[in-house]
Amino acid sequence: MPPQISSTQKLRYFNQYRILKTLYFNEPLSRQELSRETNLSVATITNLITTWLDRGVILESGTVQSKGGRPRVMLTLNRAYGAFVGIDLGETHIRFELFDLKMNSQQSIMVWLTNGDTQPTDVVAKIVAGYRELLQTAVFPEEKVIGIGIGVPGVVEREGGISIFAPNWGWHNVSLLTKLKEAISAPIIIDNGAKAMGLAEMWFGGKPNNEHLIALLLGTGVGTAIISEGEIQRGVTNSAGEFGHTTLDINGRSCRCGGQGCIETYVGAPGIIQTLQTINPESPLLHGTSQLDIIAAIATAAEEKDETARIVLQQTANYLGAGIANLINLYNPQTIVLSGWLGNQLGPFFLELLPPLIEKYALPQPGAITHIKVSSLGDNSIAMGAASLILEDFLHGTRTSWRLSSGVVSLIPQ
Amino acid sequence: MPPQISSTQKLRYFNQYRILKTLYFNEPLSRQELSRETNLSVATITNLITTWLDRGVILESGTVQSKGGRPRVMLTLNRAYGAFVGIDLGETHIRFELFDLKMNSQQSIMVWLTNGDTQPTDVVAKIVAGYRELLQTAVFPEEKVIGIGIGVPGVVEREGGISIFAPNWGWHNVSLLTKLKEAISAPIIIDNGAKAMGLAEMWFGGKPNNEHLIALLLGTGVGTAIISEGEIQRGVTNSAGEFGHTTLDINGRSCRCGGQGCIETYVGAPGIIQTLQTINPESPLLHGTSQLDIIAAIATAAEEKDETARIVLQQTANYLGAGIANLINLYNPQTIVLSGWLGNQLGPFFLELLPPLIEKYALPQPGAITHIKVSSLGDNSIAMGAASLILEDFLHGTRTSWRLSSGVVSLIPQ
DNA sequence: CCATTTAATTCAATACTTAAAATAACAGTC
DNA sequence: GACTGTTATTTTAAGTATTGAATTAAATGG
Repeated sequence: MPPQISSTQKLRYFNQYRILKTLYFNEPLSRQELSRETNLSVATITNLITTWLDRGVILESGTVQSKGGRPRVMLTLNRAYGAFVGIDLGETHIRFELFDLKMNSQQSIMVWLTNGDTQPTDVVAKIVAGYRELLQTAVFPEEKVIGIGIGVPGVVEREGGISIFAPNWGWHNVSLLTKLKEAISAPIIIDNGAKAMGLAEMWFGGKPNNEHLIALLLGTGVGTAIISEGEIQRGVTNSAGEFGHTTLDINGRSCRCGGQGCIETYVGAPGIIQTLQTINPESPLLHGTSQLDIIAAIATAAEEKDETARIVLQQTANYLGAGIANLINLYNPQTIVLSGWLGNQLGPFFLELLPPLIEKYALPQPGAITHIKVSSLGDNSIAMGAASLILEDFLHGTRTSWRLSSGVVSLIPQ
Repeated sequence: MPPQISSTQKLRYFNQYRILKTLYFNEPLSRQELSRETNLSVATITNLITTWLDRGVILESGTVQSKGGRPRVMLTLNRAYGAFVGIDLGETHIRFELFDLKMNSQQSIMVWLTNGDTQPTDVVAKIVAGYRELLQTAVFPEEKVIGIGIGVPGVVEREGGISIFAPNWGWHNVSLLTKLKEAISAPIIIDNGAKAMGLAEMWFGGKPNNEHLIALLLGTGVGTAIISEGEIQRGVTNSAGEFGHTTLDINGRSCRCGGQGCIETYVGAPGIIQTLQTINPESPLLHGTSQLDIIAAIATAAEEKDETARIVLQQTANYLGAGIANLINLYNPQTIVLSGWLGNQLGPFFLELLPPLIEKYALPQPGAITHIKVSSLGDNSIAMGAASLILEDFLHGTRTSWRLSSGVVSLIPQ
């Protein structure tokens, strides 16, 4: 008789993954504790985890002392079972990161992109080469790579052709996934970098499973991940969350997206620099050659109570505060995380300046409960997020996720 | 042996309700068709629907002619099985509506509130009296009322005390539900009126199960329901979706919420009237005594190509367009519905003016796919939405929904 | 060593879905 | 009007799930 593919089987499958996910974020747990957490009977736990034990995904890691009675056997994840690769594809760099099963970084490589080598073929070649190099020095052999997640600075669409608009590159309808699959056999998931980072923030950014979270990726642009009830908000065509291009001042600065007064034009690095120029065109803070230099100079000056820097930050915080208040009013989140190279540097100053602004612009009730903080994940948060795209599938048993069958990449301003 | 309450039972329960919901939105269907829609076997369909047939929730409504072969028996909902009551509690009126199982209005009552009788006790008394009156004239006896949904102009919180801020009333920490339960035995669900209306728009506003939808309730304030993947977005404390108080012009008009340049100050009725006053303080359009009069006058004048009215609408549409663009960029929805007394009147004009503004302010890709329309549900959309809160529980088998155990009402500006 | 206690496994009972077989209900044809 | 072909529905039996209860395992403490 042919095997029955039915819903009671799906129930078992689903319960197996529920156990895995519970253990992942709460290990170590005994069978009894797992039973309590999942509301499944101990008998079922024993039954279902044999799969994971047999495959070596989880381990029995010793017993715990008891005062009378058989000691509990603690179950933990086998962090050596497999690895996740996270790739942060930025406009100026590619960062490769290899993580163990518990998302501890094992190996890291940074590659810089120059203006000359940003054709799709070049980038694909660099990704493949970087991936190979990453594995060469790593403790994990390639067959242990569960999957590769790639975070890109744009919108990844489910189906075909997309118009592209990137500051530096000029890609059009490029299916990164197809090209990469020719060279790499491991499963690949491509998604927006900010969305990926949001996953990392939810799972590894502090209190785990913070299910109403908004992560802001502040840099040249303003990327955003909005997580509601534990799910990244994608909308109909996976382009939801473009907070950077929401209008804050309808009569304000014009934006590269065609709109006016987008939050990006005030809070993105070029916007902040423009604010500085308006306040004092002669400011020595402007001497730096790159955005990074100038922002760093502002941060240093602010540390030393420089008046100009203070005003710049105050004015920027005003826009950021109003923008965050909009998010609070719309999403009523638990937590808002500031991240990205700019967010990491200026975040501490913003945290001081924001409270009165939130109080002014946000409604009292949701405003009072929202907690704003700076990311604790550091510079590899996007790579970790990209790897988390794979982890997500790994913990849900959804290798058939639509993102796997997609891979057409579009870069729009962010 | 005591009955086992386990997950395979839940599976059956869940499948029963999945069948019910599928039938609700796709009736009439035969058992075979239901099998195809739900991916359950025909045997299971036969098995599971006996519950609904026995209880009289669904009916076998005759066979369909076949060309050779046993004819299909079509299954339909028994619209006389029970009734839903929807109550639209506004600041100036209470609207009671009795619906059959398929949400066809059977009976309707309108009660006006004067300034003198807006104490909690008064309002509760009016609700109870109105409910009784509604039933007296109705074809459904009270025991057939499945539940009562109430839409209120504010935030309904899960737990206790809430500060209140209402233009007309001055309630504080009023548990409407507790008071109503003393007089009414049917289950009651209370929620924000705009959120409730969003449910009605999703299910009855056109293409059924439009799962990425935003409904704007335009009136004195701007209420909003945001539906993503078929679920109303609530956030952590059920206050998500306060679009009316998001900033559009950070240097703009000050708002009763304490913010500046909230979209409500331009698109709400008082905001539009203010715009008219700014353009022409002497305008005869301002002669009306109430908001409703003036807005109606603007609509009539615009119909007759009046220049002042045209400018007012153009300026208002500019703010509305930027606001809607923000929603598009953030939520990437399929559909945006304009509703509410003001939305119904001025909506047709906005529809003409909006496209170029969306193109200007929204990102191209999500902007192009979003469909904007005026509600087709008319004046009882909030009452229908309130009733839909009960329908939601009815179709999901979730009588234990948190909203049932709640009922503390807070009125914040909207 | 034994009583006690707690953890984990085994077992038997119960429940659910479903493929296949049986039955039902038609249209059309000889 | 019986028979055939066809499609719909129900019945049956098989396969698989979860779980309470019973059993076994592994400790502590006197």
